[in-house]
Amino acid sequence: MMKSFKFEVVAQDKKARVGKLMSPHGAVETPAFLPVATQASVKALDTRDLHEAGVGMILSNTYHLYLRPGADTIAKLGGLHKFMGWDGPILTDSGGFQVFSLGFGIEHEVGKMTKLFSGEISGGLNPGGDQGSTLAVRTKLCKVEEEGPTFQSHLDGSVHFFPPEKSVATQIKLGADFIVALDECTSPLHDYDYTKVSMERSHRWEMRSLLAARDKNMFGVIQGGPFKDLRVASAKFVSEGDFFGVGIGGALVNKKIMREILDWIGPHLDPAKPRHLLGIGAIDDIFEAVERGVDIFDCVTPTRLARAGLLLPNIDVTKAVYKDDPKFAYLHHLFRARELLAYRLATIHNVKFMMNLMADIRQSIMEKRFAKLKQKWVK
RNA sequence: ACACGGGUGGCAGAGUGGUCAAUUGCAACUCUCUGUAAAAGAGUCGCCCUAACAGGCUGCGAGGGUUCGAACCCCUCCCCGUGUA
Repeated sequence: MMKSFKFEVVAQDKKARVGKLMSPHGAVETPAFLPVATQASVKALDTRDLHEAGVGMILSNTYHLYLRPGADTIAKLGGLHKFMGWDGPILTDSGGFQVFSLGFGIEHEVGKMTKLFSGEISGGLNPGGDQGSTLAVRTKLCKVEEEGPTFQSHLDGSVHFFPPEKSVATQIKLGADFIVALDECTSPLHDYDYTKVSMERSHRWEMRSLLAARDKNMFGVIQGGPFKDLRVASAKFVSEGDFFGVGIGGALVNKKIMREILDWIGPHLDPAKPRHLLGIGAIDDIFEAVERGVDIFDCVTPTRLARAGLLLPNIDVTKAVYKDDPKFAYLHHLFRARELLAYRLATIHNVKFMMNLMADIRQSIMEKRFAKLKQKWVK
């Protein structure tokens, strides 16, 4: 059978590279940014909006779609592409991030990035008085065991054992072009010992994921938190494993450590494999990562910020100064009035901004002037 | 003119003798968001002072009174709404 999944590097400017990622649903040029469509929807946009914004590929979520509407339902309806009317490539995340965000993340109210230094964490996990969060139930909805994670649905409380084999089977049912091995995303608050135990377990889960998927279109995920020896070990594991691509996940802690991690793992990555920095999408982070050889990004930030009225690169349209600004007055009004159109327009803007940015980045690499472009955007 | 009802912080609107510098909503302002439980969350919001706590000052239409103590009770005045002439 012909291999329709392929990645090739077509140009390089130092470590930064331009590549082509091919799938049965078309090719995508890298460095690429994937808008996140967790529940088979890039929030506020339809697929026509995505096309018009220049989106090539999107990321969707296995766990969320498994819970609702259910992978069988989507499979019966012809798969995720048909279901949501998207004909471009789709990458599904495994649910590994939810192992963290619905587990440890809920319990400690942290994300994979944090402003805390490891020495400060003991003082309390909720600095700044964050009592009133209605989202956080404060009971973790996921527990981790060797065989796999067990989730308690945030929708109806039902319990779901979600081992690697189930994640993979679900992703196959969804019909994703690229899939991700199940891992556990660790927290910046985890210490070396836990991070090591978790990483090794993730490696076992990833091997099982690989076995469950016969195709090679799977991304393994590098874990290891902020610890150099772990990151290097994990990089070798994933890069040498029989994965189609390399995912870089887990606790990146902060921008500086993220850069260090990329520097640590860089030499151990197979240059022929695409590298996806999971969940990263701030403009400066993208430049830093592309400079270190990352090819693919996904992040909720552009779409989430848009819904809060923040237009990339840096405008908060909800601020009163834009009330009479001919350029922003309408959007300002839509946000103030809570008109639904506000979310769509702002999201289109941010997604389009990201697409343009990535195109500029690719162009600059082709023309060997990436460093110069970076200078324009970073600091 | 008379009779009711009412005048509270930028606006709306609670409070009706002490726990009130005053509930709440809106507006305003600040911060946060990185593999989405997010059309989200946190905070400030009379003035002075403090990093903060504390403290001081002014304050519920105006003026006066009762009281240990008044946004709240009484009197006079001003203004607004409704009704009757």
